[in-house]
Amino acid sequence: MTPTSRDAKRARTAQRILEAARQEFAAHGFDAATIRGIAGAAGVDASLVMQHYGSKAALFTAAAQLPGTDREGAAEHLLDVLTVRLGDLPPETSALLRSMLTVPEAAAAVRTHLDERVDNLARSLDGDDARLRALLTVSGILGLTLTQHFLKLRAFDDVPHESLLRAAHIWTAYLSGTS
Amino acid sequence: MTPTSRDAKRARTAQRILEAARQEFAAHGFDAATIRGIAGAAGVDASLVMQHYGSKAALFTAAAQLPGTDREGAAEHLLDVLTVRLGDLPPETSALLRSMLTVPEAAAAVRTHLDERVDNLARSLDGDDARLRALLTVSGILGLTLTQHFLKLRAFDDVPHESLLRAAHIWTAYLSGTS
DNA sequence: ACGCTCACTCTACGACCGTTGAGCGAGGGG
DNA sequence: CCCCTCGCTCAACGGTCGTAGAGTGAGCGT
Repeated sequence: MTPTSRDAKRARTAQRILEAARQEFAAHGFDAATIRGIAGAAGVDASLVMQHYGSKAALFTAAAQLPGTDREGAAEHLLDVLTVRLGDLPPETSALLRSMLTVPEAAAAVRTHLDERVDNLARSLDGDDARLRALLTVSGILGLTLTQHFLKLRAFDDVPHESLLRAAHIWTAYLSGTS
Repeated sequence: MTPTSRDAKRARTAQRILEAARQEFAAHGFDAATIRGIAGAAGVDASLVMQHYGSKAALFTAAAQLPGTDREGAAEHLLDVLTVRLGDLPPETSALLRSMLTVPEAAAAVRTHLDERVDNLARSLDGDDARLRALLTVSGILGLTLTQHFLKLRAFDDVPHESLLRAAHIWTAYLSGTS
């Protein structure tokens, strides 16, 4: 092995475990995913996972996270999010979203994230119903994400991505206009 | 006891179990809900639940279901759904929705239901992008349902129900107009 | 070259799960 | 009035989970 120290090897193992955890949590959710399964996918023993991360909950916290909310450029950022989401979801996002209906801490994390998103978006809009339109937009994006990546509605097979993007533009136009 | 036969008593117990199952499945999801917990809430022993419904999966199938899709009146029906959803969700709906991200059969049931809804709505609309608008609408309603009843976004405290209803009207206007 | 550190594995514990079969006791049919 | 049906409970099994602690072997410092 290259002259890397033992610490580096341990750190690389920790990274492999974390990656396996993301995949398992993303695929099965927090409850259904098992420490043994994660350890097996990472090619190590189950108790090593505990020595690295302390508990299953702590491992989940380290593995599942939402993409950081950019501070500004709300309206255009929505387009980016929607555009990006047309591809695959990163496993750490998938892991958190998949558990948000069954694990209270995951629900709290998503709730906090979306609350912040609504606030940021509403702040960059005009009109007294800005908050309402921001709420409609954020929950709409969540709905699209879930119906596409988790429920896999048939309609996504028929509708080309280009049409979805065009719809997103129309949406932002509705967003910017006063009610 | 009134001169009801033993069969009637058994049927009433089955109903109590089913109701308790709906509550538990709605509150915790399929995996986290336990037969013992359901039996306890119904005031009976756990094995009686098995004698009545055969298995946990069968009990879930009997307890969790989506409201039937009305055959016609798609656009106005959406308004009704949204209006109704401003109140509480029935436990059988909550049970299915809460497990749709972690239990494959629940996901399949919701997927089939929403596919059908998209088809019905698209059929009652004009324009070649009718299917796209139907998809946007159905996933938007799902997003609103989840953000309100499961994630409980803060924005729902600030936005009065009346404003949400008005937004729903605007939405249907967008729905009916060609892109 | 030796010994010690430490990343990693092995084994096991206690809890809880879904599920099963035997037993019990009330209450209606003959 | 007796007996038998049957709704219900009790006790237990096999399995899987998260987690803990002892043991082991390879590799670095001296």
